[in-house]
Amino acid sequence: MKKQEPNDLLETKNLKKTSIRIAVLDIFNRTKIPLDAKGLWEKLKKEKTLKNANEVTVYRTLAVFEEEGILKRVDLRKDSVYFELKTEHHHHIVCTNCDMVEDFENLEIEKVLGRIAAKSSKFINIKDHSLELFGLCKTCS
Amino acid sequence: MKKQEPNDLLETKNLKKTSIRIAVLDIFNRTKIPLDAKGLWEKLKKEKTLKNANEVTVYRTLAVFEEEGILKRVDLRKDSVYFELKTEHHHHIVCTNCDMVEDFENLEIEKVLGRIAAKSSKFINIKDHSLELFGLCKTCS
DNA sequence: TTGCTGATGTGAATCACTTGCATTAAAAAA
DNA sequence: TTTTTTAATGCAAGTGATTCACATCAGCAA
Repeated sequence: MKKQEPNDLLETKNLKKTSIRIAVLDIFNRTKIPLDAKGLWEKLKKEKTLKNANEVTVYRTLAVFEEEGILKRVDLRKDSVYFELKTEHHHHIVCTNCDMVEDFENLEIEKVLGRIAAKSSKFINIKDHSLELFGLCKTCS
Repeated sequence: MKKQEPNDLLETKNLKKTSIRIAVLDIFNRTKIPLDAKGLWEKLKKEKTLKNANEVTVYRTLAVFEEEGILKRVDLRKDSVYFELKTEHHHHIVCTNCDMVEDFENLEIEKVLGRIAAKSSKFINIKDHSLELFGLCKTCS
């Protein structure tokens, strides 16, 4: 996906350019780690014009952005669902103690997964995968 | 982990051999796909002597079995947490339409992940990973 | 500027999961 | 076998994340 300005992106997807949506895109662009509804809501409320933004709207915005392929879900083994921009494909290493997240990408893995997908006897249409490593970061070890 | 009879397994772990626990182990041994609390509970209640088994007990049994390393958590992008027996290490291909699950294992992936873990600058203690492929099975395509 | 329609706010509901406490049933001791 | 100990279970209620129903509001097109 080509990097686009928030305005262009929303227009492309036929979504109304509301202040909340623009702010959400902006937050995800600036924040490099995955966010859940609560974390996003907290950041939103710091914007002066969005102090009263509603939690439900946050959930709805996340849902819409996921459907539109702007955000994707990340499985971090937490109680809430985390999202990040669906830009370059990458994976995560998650500290199970402090929740720190490191990104990585690896071409070799993608190749092997491609071969596995091709070899499956029950699937002909594999679209996506999730791969996360879990452990303790240097600080928490 | 060597395959053990339910009784031996519970004994090894110093867990009391209750009818519910024995039934849960049996269900997981027979059911080849991951189960969540609700799915397990439904199967449990079909056993004549366990019609009144309590949902809370199911959650507690899952928690204990996970702590003891009998079960492990599987990230299936669902709203509830799924578990399966912690036998040989493997991964899943999940149909996002009908929830059908195919297992696979791949040594090459494990090797690459080992190298990635070794290469990380922020982690020195990576313990675990989750890898799932998502798509549509032949029937749902 | 107006009107249409999608987006948002509010309150309550739902869903997955957890907790506290009284009761029961395995396993150990007598 | 009976008694005792203690872990396991059932029940009721609680919590936190997410969703729903519905009234109001704000983009955007006409």
